[in-house]
Amino acid sequence: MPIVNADVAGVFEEIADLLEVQGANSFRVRAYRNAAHMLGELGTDIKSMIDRGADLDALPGIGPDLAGKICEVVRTGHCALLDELRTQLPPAVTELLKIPGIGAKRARALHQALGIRTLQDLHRAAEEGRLRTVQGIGPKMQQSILEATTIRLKAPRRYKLSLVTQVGEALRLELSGVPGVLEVQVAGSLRRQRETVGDLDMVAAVERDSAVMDRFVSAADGRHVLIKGPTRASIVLASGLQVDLRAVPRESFGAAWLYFTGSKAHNIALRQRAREAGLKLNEYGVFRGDRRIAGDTEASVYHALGLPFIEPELREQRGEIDAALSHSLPALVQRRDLRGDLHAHTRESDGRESLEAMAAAARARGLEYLAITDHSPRLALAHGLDAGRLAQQIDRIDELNARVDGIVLLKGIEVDILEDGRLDLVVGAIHHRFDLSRDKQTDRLLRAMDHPCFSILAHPTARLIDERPGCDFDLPRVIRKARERGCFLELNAHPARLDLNDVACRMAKDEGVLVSIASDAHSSVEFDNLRFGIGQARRGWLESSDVLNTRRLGALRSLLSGTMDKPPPAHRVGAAVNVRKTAESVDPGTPSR
DNA sequence: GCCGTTTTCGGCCCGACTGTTTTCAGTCG
Repeated sequence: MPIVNADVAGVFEEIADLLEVQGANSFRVRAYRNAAHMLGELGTDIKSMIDRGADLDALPGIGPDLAGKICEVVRTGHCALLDELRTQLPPAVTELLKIPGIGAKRARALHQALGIRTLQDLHRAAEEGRLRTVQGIGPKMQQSILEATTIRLKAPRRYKLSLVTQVGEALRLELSGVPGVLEVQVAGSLRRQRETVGDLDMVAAVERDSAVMDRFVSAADGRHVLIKGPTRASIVLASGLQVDLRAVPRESFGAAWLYFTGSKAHNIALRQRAREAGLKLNEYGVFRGDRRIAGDTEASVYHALGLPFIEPELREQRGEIDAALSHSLPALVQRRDLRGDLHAHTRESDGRESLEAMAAAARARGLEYLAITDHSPRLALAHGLDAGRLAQQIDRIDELNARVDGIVLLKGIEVDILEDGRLDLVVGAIHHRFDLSRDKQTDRLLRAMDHPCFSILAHPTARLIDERPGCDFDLPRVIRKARERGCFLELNAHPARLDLNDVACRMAKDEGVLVSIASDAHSSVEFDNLRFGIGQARRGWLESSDVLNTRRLGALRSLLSGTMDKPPPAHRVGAAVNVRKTAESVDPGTPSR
């Protein structure tokens, strides 16, 4: 397996954890964490940078030492420092750091005093009451560790955006009604629309003596209240999701909302900027000396720092502050920019509703067009359509288009990209053999995109968040291929997929490849998932003009037909006779005449 | 370990809460 950026980042994270437990210089630890974060965000493959002799020192936070370690990991798959650290401490102690209340010092104390090496060791020691023998751990701490390890050993560590969105909206509504509460908002990674959320952060603007904290902890059913003070509380819901609430005075709300939205890296950069200007930024405002000069709104904070407002999805320290300074921030795509959806299913394959119901639901959500893309026969599981059934569906779509106003249905199909690159037409997707080697997977996709009918690569990596890793392929090559062929990439808006992810979206944008934000709806309510696709697209800096389905129908048709004009390479013609027959019976470029 | 209109050393974001101390360390965000 070739080493990818995330592998090197993982090595650096583990080094940081182990160094921290050892009690190393905290700024040295931070250097490794910063480097890991930078690698995770980097849109360029680090191995290819090394291969072409690029200067790694030029990367932010990378000096001679870390540049050397990156090369070492990429070349050998190992890092001598990490190997050394692992002999000094059991590697699993890094797991202990994920338990609330346990940081580096306690992890070290637990290891030294009780020989605790793993989460299971910790859980057992807590059950047996042995933790209290460790200096600095009393009965409460022991109990909270017992509860945390119990949850940790069975509950998922991160939650899908859809679940946390629902919880956040419900709590927001609940707390907004409490007397003395002026405003409640969600913050943290949910607001930044990260694809998964570890815990839910909320911020409230309150008058003095508001009962907001009491109402908030009551949401935990009295079971798991981690902390509760006048301005801050943390609870654990039945789902295991931790929710943190901070309450601040009205005049500090913007600064607090900004602060608890993060990301941490963005906050640090803002604080550094404040310091350079002789100011101080904290969650209560921007201060010159003791005088507050901003903080009631987020915009006021940015303004005081000489910056325009930066959208939450951009706050990842991926160049947004430089872009703000040069007035080149993207005008991010919004849900209302979407005019249509280019990937949806009906009862004909594995969807749950009729053509009519899906059309009506799409129209009710303000969409002007909807591509019906049921599965092709290869996906027997999904009762895929053969040529005959597809022809019947096309007739029904024509009939419906003639009869119904307010929405136009486009005729498509979601075809399987076979292992050797054959496909039918329009929306191509991988549904099997996720485990091919990087070279074979890349070749498979490139050949599929050579097919004259190919329009959109659906859920490109085929990942399922927390369930199945994405296919390994050379994404930059696939994106360049899409540009050459005039094809498009999908950002599948299903919260379990969000595929392409944010970094990949930005790569597509940089290469000038349009992205289709599609619901992949299998029932009418799933059109509402488009919001999560929008969130991910905004994290990827996409503007309306970067998105395929913000186009009016006429413009969309020209773009789609553009994929049909290019002659396929000779070796692909006649690849599969049955497939070509299907292709002739559907015209994706002029779907409804 | 990185970085530099304070440039090769001395900084590196800052405040709240808890548990366990008996005045504060550790952790967290």
